[in-house]
Amino acid sequence: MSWRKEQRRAERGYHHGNLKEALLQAALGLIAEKGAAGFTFADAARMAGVSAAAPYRHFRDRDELLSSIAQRGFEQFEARLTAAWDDGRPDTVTAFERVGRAYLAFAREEPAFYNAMFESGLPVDANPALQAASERAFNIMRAAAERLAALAPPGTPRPPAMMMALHIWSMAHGVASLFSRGDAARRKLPMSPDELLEAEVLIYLRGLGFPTDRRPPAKSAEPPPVPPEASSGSGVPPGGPWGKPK
Amino acid sequence: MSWRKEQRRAERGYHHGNLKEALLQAALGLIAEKGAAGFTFADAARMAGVSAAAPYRHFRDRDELLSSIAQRGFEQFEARLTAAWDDGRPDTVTAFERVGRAYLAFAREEPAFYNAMFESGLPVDANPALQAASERAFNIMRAAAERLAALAPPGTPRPPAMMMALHIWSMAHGVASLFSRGDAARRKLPMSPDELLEAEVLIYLRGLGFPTDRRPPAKSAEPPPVPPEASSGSGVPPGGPWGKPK
DNA sequence: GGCTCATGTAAAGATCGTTCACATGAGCTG
DNA sequence: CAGCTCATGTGAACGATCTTTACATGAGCC
Repeated sequence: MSWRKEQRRAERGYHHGNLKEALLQAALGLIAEKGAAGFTFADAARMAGVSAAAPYRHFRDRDELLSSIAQRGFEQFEARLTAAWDDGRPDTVTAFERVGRAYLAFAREEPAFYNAMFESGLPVDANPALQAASERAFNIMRAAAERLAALAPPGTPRPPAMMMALHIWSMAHGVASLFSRGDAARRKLPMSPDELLEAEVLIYLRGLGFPTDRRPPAKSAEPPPVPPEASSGSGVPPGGPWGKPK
Repeated sequence: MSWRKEQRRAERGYHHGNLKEALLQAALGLIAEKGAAGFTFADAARMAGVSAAAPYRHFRDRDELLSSIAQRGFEQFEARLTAAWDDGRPDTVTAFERVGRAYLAFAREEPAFYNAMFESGLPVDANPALQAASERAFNIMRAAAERLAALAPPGTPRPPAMMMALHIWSMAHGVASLFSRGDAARRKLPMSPDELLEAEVLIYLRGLGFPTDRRPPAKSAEPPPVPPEASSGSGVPPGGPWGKPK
């Protein structure tokens, strides 16, 4: 029992040297395994090889550790959304859908972060830095929606960009939360969460009057840098977005 | 300290008489206050005026109590969705939107149930009865989507009802989870969650080609029982669903 | 060498989930 | 009505966790 801790200590000396970072990593792993609710402060300490009291030198309490993780999550989230948006290249609609897929990919690939960010029950306004990070991430979607709204087909009222951003966010979060998580709420779906979200967004955009009649994953020759947007009318495209997406 | 418990006991005798129900109610209140994660078995027992061990006579463990609450929640949820759907009266689209509003209303008015059902992290397949209740509730939305899909305007491919139901569910859950809960994740919104969801669903339905150009709350003279559905083409209606909804 | 202060430890109190032996009394049986 | 039975509740106890407090260690600096 005890030799274990002694050995650990022998390996690294009395001072850990990088405990804060080690705790964050340990907590991340634990959350990924057992969810934000099941993660314990003591476990993180044990995993880092220090006593249960050591974490208190770096975090006021368990919630502050969680909040730190959520903040990091929002930062990575923002980075991924920014990359996916790629400033609207090659065309706004394509980039917009890529943002949606990036949202889902993040939820799937970083379940620990996503859990801490959206499902841990910690109040967003607990930490000002957390709130700021969250807002920065949302602003990516907001900016994308802004660009998209500016392209509204002539003759139709221009949809508020803020509303569009909130709609897309709610779709992505809904799909991620209900269908795209590890073990919970896994129902038998007729299609993958990605396909589900993609179809949902496409139908939504069509409802706003945007032309969305693109070929499947559009991996073929991309249209020239000058986007061919605001072109076709608002007629219903021949094929639906759901018709055997793969 | 002790006289308090003695008095409690004097009031109700050694046997509580209705402890199971009392525990469920107590837990419901605690979850509403502090979330499913913050609720403790011991607290529920204390609130019911019994010892910490008493609950084990009625629930195998804390998770089973939570699961019981979730199951009840799904049953009430199903009842409300059924009432809102009202078998598609007076017309399918109107009834469909009413279901969406009922979803949000449930999330808002029964945060404890909603929390236990969707945000407590308990596996859906933990309890067969729970899973069944959950599926019955979803089947309401599925049936509604089925009816709606059958009305797809001629000339357009008929959308899969299952997919529509999943889309609507994800929208409602996304809006409820992100914007419509008590203290968490409350951002400054340009419109109420209800309006947000209503607009979202309307745009989505329009994207599917359904005519959605109805007057505001449509409380005026309803069209005759024979719904005028599958009438207008898929042209974009003059007003958007977001234009000053109230 | 010696001081200081951030960092880590051990011990302790409080709460919680859970189990166990035991107490109580409601309802059936005769 | 006496007595038995069994569901229901109690109190004590165990181990785990969160958190605080007093103390130990040693890295960096004079």
